[in-house]
Amino acid sequence: MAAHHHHEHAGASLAHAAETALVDAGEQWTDMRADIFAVLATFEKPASAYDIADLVSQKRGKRVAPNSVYRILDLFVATNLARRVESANAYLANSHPGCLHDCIFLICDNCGTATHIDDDTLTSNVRAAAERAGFAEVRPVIEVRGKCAACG
Amino acid sequence: MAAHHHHEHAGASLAHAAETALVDAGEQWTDMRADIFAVLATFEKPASAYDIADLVSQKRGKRVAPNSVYRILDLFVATNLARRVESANAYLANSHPGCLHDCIFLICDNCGTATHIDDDTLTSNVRAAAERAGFAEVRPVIEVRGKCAACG
DNA sequence: TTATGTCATGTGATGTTGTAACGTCTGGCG
DNA sequence: CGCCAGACGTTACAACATCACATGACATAA
Repeated sequence: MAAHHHHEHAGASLAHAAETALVDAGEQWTDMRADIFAVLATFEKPASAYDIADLVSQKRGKRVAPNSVYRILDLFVATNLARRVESANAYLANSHPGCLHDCIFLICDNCGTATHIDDDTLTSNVRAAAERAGFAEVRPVIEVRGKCAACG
Repeated sequence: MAAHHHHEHAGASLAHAAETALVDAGEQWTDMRADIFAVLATFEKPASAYDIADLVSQKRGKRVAPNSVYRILDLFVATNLARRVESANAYLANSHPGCLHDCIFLICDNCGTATHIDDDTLTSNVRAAAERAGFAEVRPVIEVRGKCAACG
């Protein structure tokens, strides 16, 4: 297994790392984006755009529409600040923005919490298999549904 | 790579294999189920429940509600006659029902067509990684988005 | 200072995907 | 026949996602 060093950020440190990554990508770190990232980062479970819209609305005392949230989530996904969990139609903050990986998500069918694994050997094997089949610009989606240790 | 023999069924042969598999699972092979399977099997791309509902409605000359289609698709997925493609919110017929696998789907972002790979070594590594993390009853979801050879 | 461009966000409508709740039909069986 | 169970129908609704266009905020050029 490839040895690989991350900072697993949390809290203010994570927000700061996100800001840095976004600015490095040539995008602005606005209040709205900061609020959405902050809300997203509080979730243990993948959060839907509507969940986020509700919480950000509360926080701001003003309705924030889901489509505004989607716009920003799309930006976050494109710049690797967040990930979309396809099997949950929902999003997770990336705990190490700026660090490019194919993540493997484990999502508990019972409690909904998600953890993630980085296993570059495994993911590069998946990439290689897809490329052997003639695919290019591949973007692996590797998720595992199941029952987590706590719900066992 | 594990050598492994399938019949890759098609057409009537596939429908027959599906019928056999469903009956073996203790379920009935009804007209509605046959129609839905037939329609699903004509698709190259993952088909949404609504796509299927439309086509089955035409075929029968009578509206079939998405609701009914979902029920049957869920049954098909449970009995391995079909697979859900999470990243497309859609379904594919399993071309070798009765044969249990963790499939890897390759879906072209451009033309939407899906192909599938069986690589038991790879999928069992994914399972193993999830189990090391304390997960049980795991169900891997391994899909790769990208650009297929034809669209290259 | 006004005009103009650009980017972020707001707003309302609409489209797509997925479920819940409950009713009806049919076939098997006492 | 009367009853039950499983398959399917029907209505309504919930959850997820996008489109089209308007507005606001800020920067720079005229």
